[in-house]
Amino acid sequence: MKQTITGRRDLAAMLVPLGRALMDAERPVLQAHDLTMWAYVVLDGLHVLHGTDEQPTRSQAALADAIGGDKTRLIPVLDDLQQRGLIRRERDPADRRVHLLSLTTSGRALHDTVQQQIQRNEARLLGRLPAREQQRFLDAVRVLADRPERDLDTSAS
Amino acid sequence: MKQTITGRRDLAAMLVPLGRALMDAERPVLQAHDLTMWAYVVLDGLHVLHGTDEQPTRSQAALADAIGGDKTRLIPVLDDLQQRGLIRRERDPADRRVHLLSLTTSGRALHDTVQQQIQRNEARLLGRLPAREQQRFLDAVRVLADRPERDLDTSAS
DNA sequence: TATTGTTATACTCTATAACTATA
DNA sequence: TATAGTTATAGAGTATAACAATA
Repeated sequence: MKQTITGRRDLAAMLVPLGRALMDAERPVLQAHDLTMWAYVVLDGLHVLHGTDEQPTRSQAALADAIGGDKTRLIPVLDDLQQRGLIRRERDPADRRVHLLSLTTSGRALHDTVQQQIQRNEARLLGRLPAREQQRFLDAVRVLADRPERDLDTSAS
Repeated sequence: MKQTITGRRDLAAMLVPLGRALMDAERPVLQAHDLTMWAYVVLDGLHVLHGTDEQPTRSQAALADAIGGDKTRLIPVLDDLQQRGLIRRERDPADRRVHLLSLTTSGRALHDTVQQQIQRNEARLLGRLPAREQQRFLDAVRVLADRPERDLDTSAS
């Protein structure tokens, strides 16, 4: 008798390749605007962090942590973005060790343009789901993607 | 006036870190069974490919393609798994160039054990969603993860 | 001549450690 | 002494190219 797959597939085994495909789809879009993946992640990170309030992001380390990157890897990225006038990076007068980071007007504009194209591609993929399922799916992803380590940490089990 | 986030976040920006967190959660489980990530991906790949029929997988290249890996990177992994008696790797009599791959009994047993632990962790994360949303979410992921390139390919847009 | 599997090599990305300047 | 930022170095992971065996 042939064996049937009884259980579900691993969530990781489905999500990781899906994420990789999404990144592959982003690459040509970013390249068209001379942005590396990390450069866009920085722009988007600042966009998200600025979305709720107007205060600049305190410290590069905080940004690195927020976007899941490494503070040392970030530096050449920030150098490039600053030189191109896409971000502001100025010393905090209150603590001259830290750099305050924020998007410039053109930085925000570039981000929005790129994001529109990216999300247009993503929308095509999401089109596989019935319209009302799409929003439900996005909501679920938002819930699961919010600090997943909190529920995945195995050190306590 | 404060700016509010109008649109949604990028799907990639949520799924990629989520996938990374899922992999991080797998690592200690795999390590406890002396498996690398790619070793488990191979075991799982063979499990999935064997799930529907009993025929061994034809060629390592086909497996590499199925699991999204590189055929050259796979070889030391297959060497190890074969040496530990977890997979069978025999030349096809019909075409002595290709290797037929299949799980041994102990290979399948190890896979199932590891997968149970992995999915138990994943279930804890999925527990954030109401019970009936969980299945819906998994169904959506399955739909989206199936050859996503088909809808994400930007070369035609 | 083309294809499978293999090996060797080069490259990219990532992580670690050491240094400076401010506190 | 501790922290933010920076730089340099080492390591892991990945991709590319060349080779032997078989078709």
